[in-house]
Amino acid sequence: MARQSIEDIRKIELIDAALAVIAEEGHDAATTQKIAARAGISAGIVHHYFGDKASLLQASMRAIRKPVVRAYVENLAAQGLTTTAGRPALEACLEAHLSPAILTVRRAAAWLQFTARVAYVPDYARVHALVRNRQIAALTRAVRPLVPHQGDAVRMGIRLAVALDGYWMECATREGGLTAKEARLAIDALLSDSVW
Amino acid sequence: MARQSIEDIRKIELIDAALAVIAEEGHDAATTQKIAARAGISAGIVHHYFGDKASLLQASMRAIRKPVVRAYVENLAAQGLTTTAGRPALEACLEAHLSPAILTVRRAAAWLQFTARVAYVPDYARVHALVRNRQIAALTRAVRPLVPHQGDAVRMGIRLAVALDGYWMECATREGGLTAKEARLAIDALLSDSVW
DNA sequence: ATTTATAGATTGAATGATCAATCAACTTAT
DNA sequence: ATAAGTTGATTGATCATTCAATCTATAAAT
Repeated sequence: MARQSIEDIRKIELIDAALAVIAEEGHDAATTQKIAARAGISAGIVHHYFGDKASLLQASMRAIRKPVVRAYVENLAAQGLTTTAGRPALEACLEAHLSPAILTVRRAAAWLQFTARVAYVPDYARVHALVRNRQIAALTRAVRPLVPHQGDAVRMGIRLAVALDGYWMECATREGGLTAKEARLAIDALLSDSVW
Repeated sequence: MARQSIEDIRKIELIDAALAVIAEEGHDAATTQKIAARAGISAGIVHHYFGDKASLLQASMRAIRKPVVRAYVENLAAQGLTTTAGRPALEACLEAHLSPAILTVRRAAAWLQFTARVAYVPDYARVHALVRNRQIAALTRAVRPLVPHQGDAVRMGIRLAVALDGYWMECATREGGLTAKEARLAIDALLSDSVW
């Protein structure tokens, strides 16, 4: 790992601070002043490294999903999987979205702040579309060998993605209202083959 | 129906305008100026009838769910139901949440704007908690005769509520991405008894 | 080793824009 | 004539962004 430049360090500090403020006080309350103060630096730094506030926020949105993708890859590796199709890969993907280490209130709350603005902020729409397409693709790929008809795979991929979204949102809105176990049970119900 | 006073008329006009602006441009962009202009009246009216902007917005949030409750009641009546327990009542409730007449992009988008702020705006949290509790209660009541164990009813009620939320959010975020039919299929999968 | 030069990093005050809320004046209806 | 309804300019607060000034670190030169 190459040594981090000051610029890289500051950017990461600002992104972390932005996500903390957004999760705790909401996107509306996340002023550059508050974010910079949270990072322990001056407000001017935001514009020195990111140009404007919007760039910092977009980078922050992107940062939220990195741990999910990383967990998916790690879960695959931990099971020694070389394929992303089939039930074990599906497990790896679901676990990457729902395990308590990943699905924290802070992460879910911050993600909800961004997704709620997708229809109005093109920057956010781009990130969201990218994330959504990859997520549905991964779920569809995993599910394909498990469904009797080809066309069902995409449908089930989308269905799972919507369910995962619902649980992320629930996690952001009602602290401690739902356990990861319950979420897994509900999703297993979706996968029940009695409906095909 | 008693004749509406000017006050009632203006309040409704302002609520409609607020929901239109919020759905089209987002909660952040919904200034009193824009809302009043949309309603075709002066900005000062907002404070004359609602006191402040926050009251108008809270009233608008409450207004979103009224058609859902009304549809539920109407659906029950249309089937001549006198009980809110059992499969037909469950149908009535699900249909009230997912029929194209109710689940419009505009309604879903506006609702998402408010729910995303529930953790930060106590006014919104109160409305949300009320709606959520009644929704889960209705679903639980309907589902109770259908599940083998008592404890499963509440769990399934919550599960259905989360799924409905997921589809409302999907409707707000991806225009035309999902049909009401698909949503119903996914929810029926949740109800499959193979998982109990 | 010390000094100097230079680029990068950082600060915080100033600017201009936006917005909610107020209110005095004006209009309409009864 | 009285009350209710309505307007829009004004006020004060908040915020993103800019920028001139200051500080720090590194490397070249003496």
